[in-house]
Amino acid sequence: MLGGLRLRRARSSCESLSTFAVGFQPSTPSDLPPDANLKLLCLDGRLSEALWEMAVLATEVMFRGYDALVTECVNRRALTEGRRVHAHMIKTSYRPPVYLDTRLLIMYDKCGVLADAREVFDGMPQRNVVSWTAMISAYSQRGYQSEALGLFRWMLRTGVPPNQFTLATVLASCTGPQGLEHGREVHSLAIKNNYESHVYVGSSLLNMYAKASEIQDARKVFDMLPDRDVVSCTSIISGYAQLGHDEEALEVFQKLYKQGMECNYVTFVSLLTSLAGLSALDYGKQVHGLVIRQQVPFYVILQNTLIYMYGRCGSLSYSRRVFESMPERTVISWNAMLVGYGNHGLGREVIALFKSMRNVKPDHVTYTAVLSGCSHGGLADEGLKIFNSMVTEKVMQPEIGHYACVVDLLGRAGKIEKALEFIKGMPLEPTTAMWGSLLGACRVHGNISAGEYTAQRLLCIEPENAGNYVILSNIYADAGRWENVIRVRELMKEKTIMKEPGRSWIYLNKIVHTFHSSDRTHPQRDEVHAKVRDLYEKIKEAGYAPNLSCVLHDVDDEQKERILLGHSEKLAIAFGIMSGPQDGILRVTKNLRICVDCHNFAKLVSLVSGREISVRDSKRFHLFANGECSCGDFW
DNA sequence: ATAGGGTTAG
Repeated sequence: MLGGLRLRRARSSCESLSTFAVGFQPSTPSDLPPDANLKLLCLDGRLSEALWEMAVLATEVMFRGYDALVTECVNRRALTEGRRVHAHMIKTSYRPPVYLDTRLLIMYDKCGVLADAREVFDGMPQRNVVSWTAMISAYSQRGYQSEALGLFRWMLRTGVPPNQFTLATVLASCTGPQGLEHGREVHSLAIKNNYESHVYVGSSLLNMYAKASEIQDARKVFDMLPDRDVVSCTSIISGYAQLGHDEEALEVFQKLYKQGMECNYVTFVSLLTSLAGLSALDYGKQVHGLVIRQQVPFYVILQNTLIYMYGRCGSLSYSRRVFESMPERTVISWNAMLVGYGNHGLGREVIALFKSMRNVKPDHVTYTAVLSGCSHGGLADEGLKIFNSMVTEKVMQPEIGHYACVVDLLGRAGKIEKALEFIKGMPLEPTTAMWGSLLGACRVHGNISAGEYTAQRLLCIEPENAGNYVILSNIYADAGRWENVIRVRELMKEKTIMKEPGRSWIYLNKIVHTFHSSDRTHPQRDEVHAKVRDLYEKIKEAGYAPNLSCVLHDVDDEQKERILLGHSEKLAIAFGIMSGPQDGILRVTKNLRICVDCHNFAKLVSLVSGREISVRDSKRFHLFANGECSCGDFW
């Protein structure tokens, strides 16, 4: 009978009388606990009515009733309501069991108030492994790694053994400088507790190792997993991808795919990132086809990655097609498209697209993309105007990358002194990227004194980068200062140069052919070297002369010429020409920046062979046609 | 009740 009374009281507060108390069975009301109706209201999603009921019931709300209330608050992320439930417990002197305290902690965490979650945690008379794990997870997911690790240690000290949830959670906080150390400790703990081969723990472990660049350890964990699922398979692929081990990422994907691995959009995102790095257009298209055939839902992130992949593979029309097909775009979609145009030197397209941005707010990446796009596209004045508008229209505070773009823009326009002044007036420390682009500008504009100053600055910060010495050597050689060329070479010898070896590659029928400088490993090396010689003779007639200042070895000119002709991009280009089908663009990818001599070589080869040659170097695309390059000789 | 993988620039 009390139940009936309560029902009537609650009803008076309710607007829609006819729909009230769905599912309430009035048969034997006295058998039901007093908060039965409260539970039903929660299950029915009628939270405000349930809260009213809670207030009316006062001290008669029991464990199940509170549980239902808190659960509904968690589901809805309803903080205000959650606080009322918590306050009600305190007011009615209800002493929640561990379970309910933990639920409250989770409620505050999911509602985004970490401090309140922690307050609940600290006030708990007892804690179990779930309470500890929930609290660790709360810190971990917000990036408070040391707090998460500290709690984990505290938990171990109190004698609560971690379970698979705890281990998977805490491993996500094992990143950063000492992450590996902590991660290894957690790993041995996982082994001790027999959780090493658990799927979740395993993928967390391998991610921890991948983030610490210990990819072999990650692979070991992966290989030992008895049951693999999408996430663990994707983790190893993305581990390789994020460390730039793109070949391995593709290789392991191919192997797992043959074994029937399940793929979802995260898998494809990781894989496509690696294919972008490899410039593997054919594979990229194939994976795109797989995405469509598998009817993977068209998540924005996946489409953004497709835009990026096509851009990096030199196929802007495909990028644009994906971009146009998107029902919704984020700022990243626009940025990926802008970056693609910019890397191809299409400044006009960059500006047009930038001006047509709708429904999104440009961010700092947008401005970096636009400014560097202007620079690569030869639109120095437009770029400077856009930078100034950032400041005057208070769009955002320019960051170091934006300043670097301005240095590049000024340098391109030949305003070297202004660029130097700009660097001096900056509120930030100049970076190697800035000095590097300025040095390039000094070369293009033949400014020796500024070049010397810039090189001095650059070589102080980055003495191990051989490319910097080469450009300085180019500057001196262009001015006929041979004694300085020799000095640069000696300067370079003093420092031990840890140069990343030059490497170029080209795809033919989905087979990647990689060439290293003076390659002696490719099966057709003799033919390839002969083809370079052959091209060399042909382009000499068109005015090519080897630029010996690109070689900083202490050898005679004949030997220098041999070294120059052995540069990996020349080998790749020659291989592409000799292997044709003779149509379409020849696409070469290089891991470093292309040198002046190879740039000249490619221009003239495009002229005498009548083929279009695209070279993606570490900075941008160069499209060579009829003896000209899309970069306008500035890069 | 508590858990693992993903996008743009440099």
